[in-house]
Amino acid sequence: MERRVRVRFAPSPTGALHIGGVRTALYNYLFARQHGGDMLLRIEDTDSTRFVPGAEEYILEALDWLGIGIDEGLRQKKGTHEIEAVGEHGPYRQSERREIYHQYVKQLLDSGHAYIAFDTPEELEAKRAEIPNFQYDARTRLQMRNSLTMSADEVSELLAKGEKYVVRFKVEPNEDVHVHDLIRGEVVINSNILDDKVLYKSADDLPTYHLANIVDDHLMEISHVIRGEEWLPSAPLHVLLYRAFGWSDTMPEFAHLPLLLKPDGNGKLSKRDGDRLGFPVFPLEFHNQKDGTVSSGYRESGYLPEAVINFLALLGWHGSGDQELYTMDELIKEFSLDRVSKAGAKFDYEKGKWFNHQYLIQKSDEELAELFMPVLLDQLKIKNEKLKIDKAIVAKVIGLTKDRVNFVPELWEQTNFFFVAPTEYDEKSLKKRWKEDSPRHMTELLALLEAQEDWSAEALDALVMPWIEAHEYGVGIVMNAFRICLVGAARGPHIWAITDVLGKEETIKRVKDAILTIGQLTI
RNA sequence: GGUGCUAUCGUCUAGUGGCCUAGGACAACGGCCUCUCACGCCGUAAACCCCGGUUCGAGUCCGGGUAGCACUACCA
Repeated sequence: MERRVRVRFAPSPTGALHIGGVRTALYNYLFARQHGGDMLLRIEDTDSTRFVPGAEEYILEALDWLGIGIDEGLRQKKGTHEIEAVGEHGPYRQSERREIYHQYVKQLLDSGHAYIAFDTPEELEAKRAEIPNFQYDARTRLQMRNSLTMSADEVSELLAKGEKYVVRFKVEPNEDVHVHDLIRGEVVINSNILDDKVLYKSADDLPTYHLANIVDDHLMEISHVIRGEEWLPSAPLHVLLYRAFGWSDTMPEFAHLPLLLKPDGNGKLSKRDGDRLGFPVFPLEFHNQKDGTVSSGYRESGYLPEAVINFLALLGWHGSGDQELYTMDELIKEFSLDRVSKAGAKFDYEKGKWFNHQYLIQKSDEELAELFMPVLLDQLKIKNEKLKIDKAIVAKVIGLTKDRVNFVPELWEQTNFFFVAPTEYDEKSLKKRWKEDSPRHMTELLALLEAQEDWSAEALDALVMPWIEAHEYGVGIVMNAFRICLVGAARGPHIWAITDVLGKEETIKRVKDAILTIGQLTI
């Protein structure tokens, strides 16, 4: 049976979108694009108590930043931060689909696949305290307060009184349920270990995940469910639900993705790991209005979206060759669920840096200048420097230094001396590179430079090198001292590239300042 | 505890019974380049969880251990 590929990403608006969720979204997107299908976005907000304001907007903006396009459902209107809903299967927020779920709850109730239960959360808690490993299932449901153990009149009476209730799925005992998983193959679970899951709660008139998910996937004609491995244990329940509804023939294919693990130690990658290890676990910075916390994001840390995509794609998936650098288009072409690993992947932040470096050096100096400008202005303001910034100069110094950084903001550390003259000199550099003769060398060099007309790199090289050789001062000794004068430390690009940007006047000024300042230091 | 999933260098992984003396990348280390710091280039070290079985032959198939992870809510 050939059917149109339709996949969905269905996050809960309970906070910032976790990087693992981003990867799930990415794999769904790649799969959809490769098959010329549709990528839907649905918001699963059936737990009203966990809703966090702004989370939905955050999720959509993150996907937009990363270039994970949405064909149907909720998405950011192009070029704006407004949310728009597109498609014929809406609404795409589960909280707006109450009436739809009602009829399906009723269908299950009428067909005997579900029943009404009046046990309060407190009663259940007491039961669990009393009986270890208590499970609401075929063995125990006849001892509970539900429509299976009460008369129809009793039930109606309670309902009429407005008693709070839930609807539970009636799992038939002792049946081997088979789940076909595109990544793991056949998984078999006995229905005895499944409990009678709550499908609907009258308290907030909303279904739980399981019911809403199956109904929506069916109604939205989802062909493939690609989600995290944490869902594998409940997949049999979902298979049973499709069957109970009579939808087995159009049940989607399942693919359960391996989890993203902590870089150190064991366990799932969590928000706390980011704080602890000092790297973001969220695509964008997030200000949680509910608990007041702020989480750092890849975007704000200077990551390029292409790098995040590439990095994430390779965490749990690998192409058929040795290629590691993939554009989105190449990923779409190459991606395949049967090349997804089965085992969880430890999050390797170091490799993420390398990916960013690769994409950063691919960018033109002008593009990088555009990205660096805000950082630069911010830094210069902090330094209280009034300078007019020439973008061409910025691009030029970036061209000189981009090889040595992983992130755009790091460009500041590499280029600051182009914009601000050193006021202090790195101690280590002085100790190693500033010799007894250096003040004399610099004074002589100063005279040479002041008399020089042609300030090109070639001319300066032709001027200075023979002079050093003639006096046998040693190239390294002179040049490093010169470098300290200009940079304030023993680092930076080629010296004539620096003098070129600085210009004659500034170069001479810096050498003079250095001779004066360092001369007063006790080395 | 129960159920399920998983298991190759420190990390991400290639490997679908002989092309494996186990390949690539990140990180580490060493060298080259060089006026410095980087980049780059070259190189070094580094792994098949254990025990059985099947087979002429096993990292690859099977069984059992072990370990890790996930799930076990009126959360998703």
